[in-house]
Amino acid sequence: MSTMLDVAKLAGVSTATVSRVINSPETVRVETREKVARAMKICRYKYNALARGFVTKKSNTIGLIIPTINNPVFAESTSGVQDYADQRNIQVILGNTYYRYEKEESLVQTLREKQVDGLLITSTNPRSAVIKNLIDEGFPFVLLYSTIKKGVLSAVGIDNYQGGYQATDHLVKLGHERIGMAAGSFSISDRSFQRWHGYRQCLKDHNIAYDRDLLVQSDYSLTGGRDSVKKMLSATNPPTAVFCSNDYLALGAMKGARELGYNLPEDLSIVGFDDVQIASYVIPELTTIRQPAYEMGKLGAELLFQCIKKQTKPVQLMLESSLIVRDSTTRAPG
Amino acid sequence: MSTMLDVAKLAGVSTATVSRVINSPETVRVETREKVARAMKICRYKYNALARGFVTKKSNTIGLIIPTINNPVFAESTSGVQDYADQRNIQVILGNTYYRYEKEESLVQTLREKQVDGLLITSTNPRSAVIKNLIDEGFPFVLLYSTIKKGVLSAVGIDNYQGGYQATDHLVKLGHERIGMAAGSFSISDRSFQRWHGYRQCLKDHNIAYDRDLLVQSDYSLTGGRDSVKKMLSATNPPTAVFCSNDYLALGAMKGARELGYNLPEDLSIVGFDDVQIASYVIPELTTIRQPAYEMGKLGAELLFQCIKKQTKPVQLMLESSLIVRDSTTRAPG
DNA sequence: TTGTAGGCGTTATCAG
DNA sequence: CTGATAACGCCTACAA
Repeated sequence: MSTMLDVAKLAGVSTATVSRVINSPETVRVETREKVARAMKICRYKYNALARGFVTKKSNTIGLIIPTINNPVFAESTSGVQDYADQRNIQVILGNTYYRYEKEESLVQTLREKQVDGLLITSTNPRSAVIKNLIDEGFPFVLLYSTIKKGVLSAVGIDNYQGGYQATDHLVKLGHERIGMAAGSFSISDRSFQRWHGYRQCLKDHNIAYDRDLLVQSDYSLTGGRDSVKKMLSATNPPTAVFCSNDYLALGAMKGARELGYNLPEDLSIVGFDDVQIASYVIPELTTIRQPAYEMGKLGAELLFQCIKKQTKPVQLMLESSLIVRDSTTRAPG
Repeated sequence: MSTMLDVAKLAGVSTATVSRVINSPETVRVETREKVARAMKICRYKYNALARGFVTKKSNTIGLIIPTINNPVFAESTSGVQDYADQRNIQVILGNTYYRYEKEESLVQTLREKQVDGLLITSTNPRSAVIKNLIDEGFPFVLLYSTIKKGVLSAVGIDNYQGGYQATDHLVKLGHERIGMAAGSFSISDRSFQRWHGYRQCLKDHNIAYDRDLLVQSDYSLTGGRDSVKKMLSATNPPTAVFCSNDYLALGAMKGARELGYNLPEDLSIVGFDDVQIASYVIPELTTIRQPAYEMGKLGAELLFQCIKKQTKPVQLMLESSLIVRDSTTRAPG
């Protein structure tokens, strides 16, 4: 593998000049520029971005930490950050935590050792030690799908409480009074916890007694949704509607209900959260709370670059979420 | 940010020793080891993996190039890759080509400049210049979702021709004679092309005339599938069944058919390709050709590491694909 | 078991 | 506009 030195020798110039034709061609005479270009061709010269990063202390790489790329909503935000990074010629290293805190911890460390310029994190817990530590050390990062509304860190998210409230309110207005919630475990997702708060408050505001048996927590998976709903439905006095804390769970819930012989939506109304692409491709089309995942990724990335350049104070961006009414919810039976 | 030198000074040892406690602790006396550990704590020392990569010429990073992370099948193989890489303490940089060749080209270049140790590529065209070039220069890489069966490169894939044949055969056996194909554009996917070959051969083997109007190519998207099927269905003499070259298209096709008032599966049988997770969560559950995406990613990564260590000759691994019959296909009407 | 010293490929500073 | 040259942080013979 040839280096700048090889090119320089061959072109009869110094390495400094070669470096210049690469980084600021306009500062070198056209003639020499071409001479160097020719030499590079001959040497089959390949630029070494690692060496560059080593001296400039900028790797032009950012780390993206998410729970799992298999949830389409994270795939969407991921492409948002990739697209933004791409247009700035930045690469992104992707890491899955699978909702495990230790993994989040180790990923942060590894990525920092790799000298990423910044971190985009969808954290299981925004108040954890990893995050605190990042703040203390002034390392550039921004939280995605954040539940944080103020403080000394940058984040972008939506109002999860409100989303939960909206979803539940929709169900209440349809006449439902037994409303279950299939939630992602609160221990692995603060978002889920916030949504539950909204759900609960809405129930309260409508004088509907809260029944703790109607809350089932599970891991955030299709099977988790299926099992949760089955559990609820097999209890005495089952719900007529269920709010799922994401679409992924909701899709699973649909399957679970059907396996128990329920007709959808007549026998059970279901509302999800996220509005992933396929939500409107299933039958019945899923009523859900839309959150702008792609934009969140894009915006988060943009914010991160501002952090890296230290040209911004900490801000918490709250994006709009909205209820999308489709066919999976209907009036309460009877 | 403190360096090894700071630590060394503080501990009263040389940088070599510090380096040793990091990379081969067993070669240094317990006492000094602890002394160094303490010093690292005090300095809040952070290891610089970039500098290390610079000297060892190993970045412990690989590049993963896929069409788009938004297709769940690629998300699955991606997590296969990540999981394997993770257990070897390797990071993966992810890049989307969006099925564009130029993007594939530029990604390969950028990632090589970043000194990735190897590349995992889901190529739009395995016979293109980028790939040839990689071979010529002996750069370690392996193709994922490969259609290549022999040659001087490593790859893992399935027999797409056979998959296409199987899918079509299933439809024929159900009595269908007007069988359409909603394909991903051949220009962006050799896989789609192979599947079409299988489809066509199967038709031929059963003496069913090939009707070119029944082939509709589109980009690989939900809307692509929807539009394709609508186009077919609105023609004179529409098909009674359609083979979609992936599940993503199939999901879109379901929606398209319904929008035209078709009942599924009575009025139209649909078979997909991939068997993504949600395929069995939609109604009717999707009949499809299963390909082991997660395993493919994992295996591809494993193969890549062997390539990197140069402890393997080029091999093309062909994984099993199989027809999964579910509810989206039924006997031809009439 | 530990230290010395050279080198990895590039950029940046300062002259010229 | 171009050239010398000193970093950058770490690894690795080689020596002690």
